[in-house]
Amino acid sequence: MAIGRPRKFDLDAALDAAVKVFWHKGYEGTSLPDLTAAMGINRPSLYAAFGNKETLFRKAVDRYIEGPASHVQRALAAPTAREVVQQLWSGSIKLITDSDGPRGCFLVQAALVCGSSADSLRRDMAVRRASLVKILAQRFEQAVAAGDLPNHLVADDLARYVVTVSHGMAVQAAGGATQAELRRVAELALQAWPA
Amino acid sequence: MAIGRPRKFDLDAALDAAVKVFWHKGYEGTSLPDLTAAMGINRPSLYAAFGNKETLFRKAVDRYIEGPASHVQRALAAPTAREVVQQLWSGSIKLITDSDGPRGCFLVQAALVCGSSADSLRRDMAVRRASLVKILAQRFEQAVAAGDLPNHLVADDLARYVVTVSHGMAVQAAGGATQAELRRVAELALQAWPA
DNA sequence: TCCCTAGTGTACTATTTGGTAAGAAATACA
DNA sequence: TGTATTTCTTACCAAATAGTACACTAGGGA
Repeated sequence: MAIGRPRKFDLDAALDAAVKVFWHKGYEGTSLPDLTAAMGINRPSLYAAFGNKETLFRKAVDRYIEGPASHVQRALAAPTAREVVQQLWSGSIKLITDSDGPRGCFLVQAALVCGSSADSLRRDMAVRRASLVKILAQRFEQAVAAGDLPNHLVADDLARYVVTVSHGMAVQAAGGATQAELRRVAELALQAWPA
Repeated sequence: MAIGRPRKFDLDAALDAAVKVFWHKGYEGTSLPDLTAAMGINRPSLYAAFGNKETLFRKAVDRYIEGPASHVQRALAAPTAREVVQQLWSGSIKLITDSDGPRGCFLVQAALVCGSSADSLRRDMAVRRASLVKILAQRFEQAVAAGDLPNHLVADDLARYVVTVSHGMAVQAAGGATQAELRRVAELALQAWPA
């Protein structure tokens, strides 16, 4: 088994705590005391377990995607493209307005802009956001092939629209928009759905 | 006239430079050396002319709204609600993808989240974003009264939808989306327009 | 029982942060 | 020319930042 003094804290629980802090305050707005306080560990333990602030952030991103934001993957499995989007939006709305977690979307707000020293992180987040567009576009192409969406439709454009609404709602949520308000936005946004 | 040693730099030009830095790196990502370098002045001059980092940021916000983002006010004057939105979106797309300025929207990205010390700034930005929803809703109510929009329509909801798309596009732009891509998004988003 | 290993806790470091004191310099006015 | 007033420049400060050295401690294996 494990040799040496056993770790006194739970890795996943600590990472979850870090996710929440970064999500709430952003990468640059989060200090190490913020992190250690929330994670319930001291600095050297943090460095031993997670590397440094940047690598901890990267692990937090992964955990966010696999945990709180896992509804995205589930939504992709919906039978029709329209249902994919409905599930994506309703899941996102729940996530970004949930009183258990910080308001807004981690991927949108944790490093949307930053000083030069964190620029690679910023680009990384942009790539991750862009990958949602890609994956949705693929799903829509499938749907076109299946006759579920009209032939003339450009999957890329529709995907970008869907993600744009999603991220726009995240900004709204970060600013205090309510779940009901966002549901009405989503309802309206769905009016643009191709016939 | 002015008594004492004359100021060696132009206030407005310096403020414009500060706007760009905050817009590009965000409030917390911007350091005083970043500012003084971009503004071409040294620190005490900055403090004498603009107060401190926070008040400089607030002045930068005002200047952004009156300058680069002045298309919003102009759009409101369009004859129909639909044209208001078209002008708003096309103007925003130009602004947030313009190669002259930083990508994205100052109001969205400069202080979307932050550490506790800048929280009042964060709230302020949220209020400013929300005021766009309000002002658009008023414009749409006018439009309903004028028969330009259907009676059953909830102006608040439509306004929030329009702003959501706008801010979503800003996030896209910050991540590198092109002007052409965003124009197609706007076109799609307009399909949701009430008949 | 006694090491060996890994984790914890305290205290430290170098650097960067926002902010300022104090004197030199440039102009208007008497 | 001299003085009052404002700005500029250099140098500094205290606090906060991310990151680490080192001694101590808790458990597993022989």
